[in-house]
Amino acid sequence: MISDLLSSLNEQQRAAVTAGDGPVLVLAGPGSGKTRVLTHRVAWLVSEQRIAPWRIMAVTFTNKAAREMRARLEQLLGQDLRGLAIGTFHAICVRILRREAPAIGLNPEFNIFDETDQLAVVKRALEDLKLDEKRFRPQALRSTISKAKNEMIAPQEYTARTYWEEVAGRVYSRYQEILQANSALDFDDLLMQTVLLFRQAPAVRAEYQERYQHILVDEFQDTNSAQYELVRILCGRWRNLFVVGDEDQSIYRFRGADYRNVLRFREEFPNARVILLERNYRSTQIILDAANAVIAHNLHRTPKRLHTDRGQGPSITIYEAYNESDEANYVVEQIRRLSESGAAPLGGCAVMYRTNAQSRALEDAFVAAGMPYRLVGATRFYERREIKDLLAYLRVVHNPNDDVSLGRILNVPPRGIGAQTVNTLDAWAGANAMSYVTALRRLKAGEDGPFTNRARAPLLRFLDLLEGWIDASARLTPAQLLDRILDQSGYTPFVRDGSEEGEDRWANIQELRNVAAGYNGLAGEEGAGPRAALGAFLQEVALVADVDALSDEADAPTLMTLHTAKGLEFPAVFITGLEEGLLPHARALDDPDQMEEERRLFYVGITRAREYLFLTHAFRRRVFASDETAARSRFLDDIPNRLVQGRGARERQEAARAALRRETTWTTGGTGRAVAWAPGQQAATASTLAGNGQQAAPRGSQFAPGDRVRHALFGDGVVISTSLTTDDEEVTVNFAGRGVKKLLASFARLQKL
DNA sequence: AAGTTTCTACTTTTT
DNA sequence: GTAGAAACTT
Repeated sequence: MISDLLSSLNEQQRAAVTAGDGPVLVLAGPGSGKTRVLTHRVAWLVSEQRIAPWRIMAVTFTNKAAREMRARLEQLLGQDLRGLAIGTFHAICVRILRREAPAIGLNPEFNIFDETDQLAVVKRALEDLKLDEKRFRPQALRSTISKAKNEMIAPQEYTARTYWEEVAGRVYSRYQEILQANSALDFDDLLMQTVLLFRQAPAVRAEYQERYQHILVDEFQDTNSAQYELVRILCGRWRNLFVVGDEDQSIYRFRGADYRNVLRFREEFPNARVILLERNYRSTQIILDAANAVIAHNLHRTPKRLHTDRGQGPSITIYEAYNESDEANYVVEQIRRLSESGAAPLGGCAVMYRTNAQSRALEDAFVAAGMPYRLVGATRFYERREIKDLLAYLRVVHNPNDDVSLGRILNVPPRGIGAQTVNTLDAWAGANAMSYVTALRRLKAGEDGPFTNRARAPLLRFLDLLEGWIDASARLTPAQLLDRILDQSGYTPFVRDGSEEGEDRWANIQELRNVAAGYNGLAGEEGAGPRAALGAFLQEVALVADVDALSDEADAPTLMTLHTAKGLEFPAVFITGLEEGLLPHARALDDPDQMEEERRLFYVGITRAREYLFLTHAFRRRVFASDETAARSRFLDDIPNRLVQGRGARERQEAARAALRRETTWTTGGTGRAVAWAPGQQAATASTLAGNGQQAAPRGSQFAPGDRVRHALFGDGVVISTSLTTDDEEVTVNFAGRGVKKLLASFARLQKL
């Protein structure tokens, strides 16, 4: 059966899948089937090499990818893959740390702190050290600390070269102490502490090294130092490290990723087998040519040439909008045309942008047009206030030492524990080196503490509630526990205040409850019982990515950032906001390295497209309150004219002339508002504004009423009527059994019979 | 202590 | 133009 599977692979893919023992580096261009290679490699190891699933570790970039790989493997092998370690670096590390926590003096029921929690800890550290938040911005400190951890630099190893860094070092130390006192780890700790565990506990290290006979890592170009170190240690016994990556798709430098880990791998494993996958199965030649032309500008890369035998395909469309709402309307309009012409289903269209803030104008346009859409990211579900509040309740129950979570909910909903009381509690707990909950318990045991009589009662009432929940957590499932908390804390009436927004928040809470209901602690290999279920639920929730929740079912266009688009593919892709300052982002303009990363980001976006690629930019754009004009992105100039609709010299001349003729009466297509447009301004791009977005020069009619035509999706039909628009031909066709459809000649690719 | 109004920083990207 | 913090009132 496995030979059948191998027969579906090309030569390079098969070489990678069946590579023998030892280190292997697969350099895989976009769309070259690297996920397939990874999956088949595991399948091959299990079925042909007789490697037990539990001796294999596969690291993916998202939880979704992990789920899909496991499902695919079970399908391929038809066998139980229990024990096979598949997951993100973070998820795998959590599992290891929960099990081995005692070896490094860690509470196994540690909580995981997200960015908001980290910020709260930084602020407390600043307060403890009597430092000014204005001079030492918590956000900047947080990112400095994170960067240090990604590079495996402990607080005591942190060396400062400036005064600011000297302060940052002290904040880092205090920050780490606070985490420890809270029995909490932040995202970066998950990686760093696992490496430290392996460094400090040789017996534990040896056990894991012995167990994992094969280690596979996807998206290797986006690993950071800590992750690199982790796999380097883990493969120490067997040296069977199989990594797949593409330096051109490295887009996570800001979180410590370094594509040079690919080079480092080649140096440290000089005997590694290197396999190149250059054949692309996804995109048309035109799209690949554009991608190649864009990425060729980057200096720090190994040149490679993607190729396909999928044919030329339709030209790329570049559209200059007047402003962001015109851009959004254009996108919606084009998606409608694509779907009505049968060129791409709604669900096959994706709209991508550099920053989440750009989604708003797009959403407005989709709503106004009555077109459904799926939004990935933006205000993330788990960052909503009501969700964070309730998770804080659960986290305190899971780990009562978590002062950050406790502080969050102490007076939410308001229960008479005001700022003054919280300050007093904090000072008292701090002075005695105890957690808040310990302080409250001492209060209950009869100690007076520094509190006024009036403050004591609400504190004790709160502690009673909390103790009740901790007690209940031994018996109730996470969902039942959540219900009890909602009921007893008064949170339900607190959110459901009668406002529409309140009902939205309540709906979010119901959604959270649904997720919690998936964790009942019954079977599960990871240890049964309600407490374990609570831990599993909180861990899952802490590590989810937005794409993880992206379902493939709904037939609606997807809106997302270029970053979240990595690893996905769509028949039709729109990349919006191609403007200097946005893509490339303003923060990259004066840094060549960051500029290269922006270019890679654009490259990733382009290569998501299978067939249709639309690149848009706006002449004006609202950035926070003010309206600013934006120059078209330099990246657009990298795309050869021959790949772009209507960007040949002749067409440009003609279109410019057409635009000039139209100048006096011209209004924007999208906004409906009349727009003053200086003659001659942006003459070269004015062509894109003429007509409703298509920019090819007018041609003659290709079809006439009565023509019999064939369409890939709708079958055979007869042309009823045809009309020329400024840039295209709209053909109305009656299809046998499918009814009358309006199609655009340029998209529908009708075949005359 | 809680509710209301005013101010301010905010936009890179995310496990 | 908005969300969260700070300032101010009840």
